[in-house]
Amino acid sequence: MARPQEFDRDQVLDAAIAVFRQHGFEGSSATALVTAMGIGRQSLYNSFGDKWQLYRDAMHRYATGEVEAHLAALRSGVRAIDGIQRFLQRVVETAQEMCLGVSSICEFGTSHADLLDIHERFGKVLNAALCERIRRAQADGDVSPDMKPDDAAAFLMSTIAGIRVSARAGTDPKILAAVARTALRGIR
Amino acid sequence: MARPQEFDRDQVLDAAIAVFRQHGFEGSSATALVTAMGIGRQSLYNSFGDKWQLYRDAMHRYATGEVEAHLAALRSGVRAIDGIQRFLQRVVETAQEMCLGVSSICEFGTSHADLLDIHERFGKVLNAALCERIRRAQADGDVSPDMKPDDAAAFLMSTIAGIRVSARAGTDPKILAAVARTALRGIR
DNA sequence: GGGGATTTGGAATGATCAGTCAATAATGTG
DNA sequence: CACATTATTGACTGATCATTCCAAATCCCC
Repeated sequence: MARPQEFDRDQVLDAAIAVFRQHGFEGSSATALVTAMGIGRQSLYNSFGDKWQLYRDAMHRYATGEVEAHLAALRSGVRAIDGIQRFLQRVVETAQEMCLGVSSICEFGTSHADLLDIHERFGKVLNAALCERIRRAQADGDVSPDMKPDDAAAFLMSTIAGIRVSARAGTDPKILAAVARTALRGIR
Repeated sequence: MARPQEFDRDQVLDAAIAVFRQHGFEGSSATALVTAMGIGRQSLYNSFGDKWQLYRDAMHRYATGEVEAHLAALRSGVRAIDGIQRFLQRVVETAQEMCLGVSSICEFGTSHADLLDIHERFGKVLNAALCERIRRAQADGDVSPDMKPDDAAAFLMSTIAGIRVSARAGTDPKILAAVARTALRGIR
């Protein structure tokens, strides 16, 4: 039949993700992307369409992995509140590299339907998991019963965005850990 | 002597700020800027040097006004905790437009010394004011005494960044208000 | 009111941008 | 082994980028 692709799609996508995380969409040139990805220019366009579609694909892959890691952290620990604490802790630990989701939202807001769709789809999954954990923690007596799960979930989402922006601004990880602890107090 | 400048520097700078807030540095073309600013192309380069210096100047002006507004909110109200609450409330109310500081940090992190300098200078002022208010609120019995003022200040800074990113992501202002309330609980 | 200084707008400039083309290389099947 | 099919490579394209040049317009001071 035909010549097979020499590179692993997910692998080069990870390289693209790394570039986009650091420089954003506008700040990442096609040349910088192909260099980091280790493929030819044409291979990029053959395999991904154009720069925007590559960005969408990168975002989708990133979101998949990120949400999965969030969920794993949330489900760890014996009590629901432990999972929530580990969820925040993991964000602190990984905050040195910029989050592609936060970067994308800051760069484009809600102005691109296809991007918005990805954010909303994954956001809903994470939000649902957070609500479930919060209700469970309330049942355990670890989260204040007069806290609305949706509000608490929104607060936690906002908190992780805040931690990531703070990290990007150069805030000491020890301070970030304190921020996470303080946030947890807010829902207790 | 010479022909006077036909435009008000601060006024065109405000127009530039509006463009940068919405599209970031890379996303704002010189053409888009001069159009929004209502001046000629050459006038931009005469008055501001180049696009990057314009960005720096815009950031500086924005930070000046923003910090001033933060401080005014913090100092309002009879009790210190009221000022902190109004500070958060103001952020919620103004979060529909993207914050230039958050945008800049997400786009460039700490990679540009001149930008970092602006962020740090204004950040220190705001941080100092927050610490002072927190100590005052602790003296009033409105903030937990076992809360370290520096940690609480970092938490509040992180919180406003989170609220702004959430707003940019399309979160309902009512939810943002709930986020602010929950955050306040974290330091009580 | 004239002259030196400076702003201004429009037309260039070179660089870089995203994206394409055409030729070459590599594969599986007949 | 040859053909059909696809991947790869590097040169190429038109558009847009930030920035500059230049000539005209405008003003203040003498």
